[in-house]
Amino acid sequence: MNYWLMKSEPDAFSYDDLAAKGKAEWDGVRNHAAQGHMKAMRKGDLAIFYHSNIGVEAVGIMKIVEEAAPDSTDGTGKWVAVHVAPKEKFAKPVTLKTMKADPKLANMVMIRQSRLSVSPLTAAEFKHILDLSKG
DNA sequence: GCCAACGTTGGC
DNA sequence: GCCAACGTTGGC
Repeated sequence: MNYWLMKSEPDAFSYDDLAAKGKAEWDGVRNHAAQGHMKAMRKGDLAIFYHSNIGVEAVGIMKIVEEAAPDSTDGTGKWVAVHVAPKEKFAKPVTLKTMKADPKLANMVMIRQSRLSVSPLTAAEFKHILDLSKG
């Protein structure tokens, strides 16, 4: 089981949008490093949903329900997307500020490389963010 | 193949 | 709205 962090701007697609839909294609990723991470995802992996630009915080957990397949929004056939489903909305979102200030999260790929939209998390990082979301 | 210019992302 | 980081493009 692997753990991931995926970013979206909530005015384009938020955790609540995903919760309303039940299942969605995580499309539009046009960065090779992020694509590589999506290709490494396996069914049942868990990912933290992070709101960029607005909120700037981790808001919930989702589950990978379909592995990488051609991105339906891409005409070239070069890019892939995974399908995700909502798992759990955080009682208390975990802000970027909190994550940056936490020494246990200092090595998070997302913090070190802020522009990467899909990044891996260690099991320890994932669990720690979960703990923080409980207040 | 190098590197400068430019565009985009994302935090503040 | 600004700016830093970084990916991409294009001239050489």
